[in-house]
Amino acid sequence: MTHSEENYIKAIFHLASTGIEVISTNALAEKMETKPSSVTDMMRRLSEKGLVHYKKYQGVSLTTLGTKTALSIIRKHRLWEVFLVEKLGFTWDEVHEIAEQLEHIKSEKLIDKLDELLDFPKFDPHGDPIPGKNGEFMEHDNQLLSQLPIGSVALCVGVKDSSAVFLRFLDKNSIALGNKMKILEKEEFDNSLRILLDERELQISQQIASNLYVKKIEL
Amino acid sequence: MTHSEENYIKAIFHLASTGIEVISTNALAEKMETKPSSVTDMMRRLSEKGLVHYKKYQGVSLTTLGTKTALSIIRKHRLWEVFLVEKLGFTWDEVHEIAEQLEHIKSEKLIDKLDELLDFPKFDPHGDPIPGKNGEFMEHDNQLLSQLPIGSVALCVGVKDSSAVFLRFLDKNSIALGNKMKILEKEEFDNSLRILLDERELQISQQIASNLYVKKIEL
DNA sequence: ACAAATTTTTAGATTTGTCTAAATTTTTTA
DNA sequence: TAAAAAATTTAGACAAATCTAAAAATTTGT
Repeated sequence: MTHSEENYIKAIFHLASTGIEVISTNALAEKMETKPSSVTDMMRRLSEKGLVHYKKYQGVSLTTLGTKTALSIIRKHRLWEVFLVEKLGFTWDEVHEIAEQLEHIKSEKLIDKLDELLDFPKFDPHGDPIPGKNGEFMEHDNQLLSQLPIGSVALCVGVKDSSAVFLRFLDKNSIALGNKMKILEKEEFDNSLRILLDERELQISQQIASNLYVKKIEL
Repeated sequence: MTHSEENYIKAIFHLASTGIEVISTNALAEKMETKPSSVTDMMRRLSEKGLVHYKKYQGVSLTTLGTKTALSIIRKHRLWEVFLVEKLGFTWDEVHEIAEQLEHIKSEKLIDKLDELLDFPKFDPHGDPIPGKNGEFMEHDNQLLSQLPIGSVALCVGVKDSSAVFLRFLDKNSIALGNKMKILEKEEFDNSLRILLDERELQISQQIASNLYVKKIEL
């Protein structure tokens, strides 16, 4: 498989995991920042290789093989991200671009050994689950901070948007994975939240709250 | 730079460091396992980018920029090899192929941090020197085992041939970097050597002896 | 339901890196 | 030193991945 093919497979997987199960040519073109005609060409190629189900004008979806392939790439990506943060001291907003390159390195053994070096992590630095060696994959079953009722107490366990801009915003406001937060008040006007973050009181916009995954703590 | 361009630059550097300073199209084609016509095309491209000196029918050599580029790629290759052996437990005969992929990862910061993680190693697992961040490079000033006079005592510091076959042969005979060896006798017939390796007496063919770098110990 | 709008595909071109076969230049050698 | 041999380059083709522009299919709206 070429890098480009792997990137398409990954993109289809990510689109599919947002709910849509049949992905349109245009949606994929936008995700890949390319033209629809290029997508059509690539879908023909991936279809011939048995990685996607594709019928002209009918959209595309991953085959079993395609899904397995996608999970393997995502596993590599996320393990490398853990490595970059845990072993090399990168910050969580720096690792994505480098992992985009490292995920294409071909060596089963390399990934197994990396997994071992990192002590078999289950989540990447953004809180996203790392698929297992044999394709086991836990979806985020977490709620978004914006969905919690007032008074709830929860742990921050992941980010939905893992763009560098958002991550640096969180750093600036000392919001990190593992923080405990309590919803104090929800502003009716703009749905912003007043929360207690560890010891600190904080005002958080709806935008922010709907990009933070949390795990409710029962009291 | 593309992977392919980087591989050509590296190949030219390696050919140049065997003594030849102007490399022929055919020599490069053989090294790259490709056709001379492909080499000609690539030389035109690399020449336009200012990486090589190239005049039709006159052979090719690296520019200052080309040499700097080659050293940077070799630095990455060798640091990754150290990582694979030291941190992931690979054997020295397994690392070359994986490092061939990893050397193309683009991130200055990644390599600096890797260098630091590995505690700024000066040699790779085969005893080859690792170029410095700013292009400082020490050539092997070592002698080959085959060049030592009878009676000399030396440390094994590197391998000239780092093919997996040769490395596994060394493993099988418990010859490793750091071993102390004393030349006991040279067989006139086939130039094979009888050596004392640590405690053990060993017969070594000329082929083997001319692929082991040693550093003489003054007594 | 049928014309208009949108989406998708096809056709043809471009770039990179490769190939084969033919032409050209350089080197060898008789 | 001129013909033969070897090395190198050019020309033309191909595959991968992309693009633009045009054609075709599907969806939408009245």
